[in-house]
Amino acid sequence: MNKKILRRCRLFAGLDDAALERALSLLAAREQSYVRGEFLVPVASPMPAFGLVLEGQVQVLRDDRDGHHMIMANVGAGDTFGESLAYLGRLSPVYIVAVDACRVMWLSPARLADPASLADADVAALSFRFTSMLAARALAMNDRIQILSQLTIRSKINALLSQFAAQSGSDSFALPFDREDMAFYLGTDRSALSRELGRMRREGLIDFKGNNFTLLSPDFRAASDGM
Amino acid sequence: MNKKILRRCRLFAGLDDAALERALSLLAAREQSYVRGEFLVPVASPMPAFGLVLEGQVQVLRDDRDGHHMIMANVGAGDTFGESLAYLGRLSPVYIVAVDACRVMWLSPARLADPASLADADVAALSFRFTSMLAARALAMNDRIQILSQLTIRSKINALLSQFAAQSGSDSFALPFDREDMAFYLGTDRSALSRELGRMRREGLIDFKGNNFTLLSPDFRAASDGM
DNA sequence: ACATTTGCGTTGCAGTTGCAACAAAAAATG
DNA sequence: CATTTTTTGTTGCAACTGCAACGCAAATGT
Repeated sequence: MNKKILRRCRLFAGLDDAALERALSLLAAREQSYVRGEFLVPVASPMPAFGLVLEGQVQVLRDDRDGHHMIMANVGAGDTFGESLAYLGRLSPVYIVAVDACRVMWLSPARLADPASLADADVAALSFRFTSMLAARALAMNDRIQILSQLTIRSKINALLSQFAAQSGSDSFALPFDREDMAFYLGTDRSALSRELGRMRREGLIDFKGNNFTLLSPDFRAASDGM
Repeated sequence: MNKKILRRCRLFAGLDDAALERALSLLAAREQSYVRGEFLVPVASPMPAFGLVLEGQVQVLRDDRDGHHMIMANVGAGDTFGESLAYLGRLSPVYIVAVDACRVMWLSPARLADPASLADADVAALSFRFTSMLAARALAMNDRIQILSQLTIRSKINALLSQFAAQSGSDSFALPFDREDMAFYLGTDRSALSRELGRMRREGLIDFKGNNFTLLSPDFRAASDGM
């Protein structure tokens, strides 16, 4: 049952059981459980390993100079955190907290970050997967930056929906967010988001029910044809 | 003179001349010049190589469904673009334009993305550098996301200045932006930024002249001590 | 079936901010 | 040094949006 979740992660996707075992051993995998509210990683601590959430959810948080703490990311089952820090051996500028009771697998990139050990074919294959994971994450962060850079809520919504439409190849699709997560992802207020979504629906630009969205506007189509 | 610029990039930093030559050959380096306004990469095209700007500046742009194009990034000398796309072999969702006349070195990650060739020690060493570059970029993007996620301009300014203060180890430092770039980086309007900077100066929170900023507030210190 | 929790939409309000247009200052050019 | 160009600050205005509070409906638990 663990394996199923592990394979949802790009790092392990498509590996057969034997290869998965080898990969886990190369990464010195070990599991650990946490109770709700527990700190997985305190701020300014070394990160010898990165985490893969097997169950539950963790939050990556960061504090400002003025004491406010802000959510950097929500990490759910099958998702990872801290790969870059662990790979570079940096101290963590963030701290990590269990939202629910959760189970995390810790994976050490030490072998991957040692050029000498890449001579081993297994390590090389895993390194390729790891780098691909980083690259994919960079692209995902790029998408998020594009959205967050928009100046108005409406533009943010448009940017988000455009991305999902492009990605799903259809003008109807489901978002993997509830409204609160969606507002957080857009960097805005939940109620303001609801208000703007309602406005856009009244204007006939979009339709939605729960997390199922449909792009309606003929403007949308015209503009994308033009490209 | 090229070498000096190349070594400003994490991928090549600290290499001696011989190693640099080997690295360039492994990456099938080739140079190309562009005139102002020229397209380096059109949208939806394959990216067999990523770019390292040797001279001038390029912009990474992206179009929304509604036809607005937005600046994703400004890339200056010594900086790279498209590594993730090239590594993953994805089609480019963005297009790239020369802001000035510029010279770009194209580098192909094909050897790095092939696990079999990692058996070669030179390739392995370069692969390590490449992955480190990706990881460092991910951290930088994280910083930017933290800033863009702030809900008010003042919080964005605080977040940005805090990061630079922490990074420079001092409360006085120079930003590498002019006001327009700074506003873009913060995802806000230039005039609104000027207004808020002025307000913060009047309140005695910060001081600045040009791009030289100083954090003044005793609040700042008190809050950071608290951590 | 009832009580409780959770998620989502609505609204009043005040402060913020995008926007456009202009003024002032600084830098570049000749 | 004078002139042009670029950068930065200022301001009025309208619209946006964060915020808090509330209502409603669906889901959950007992």
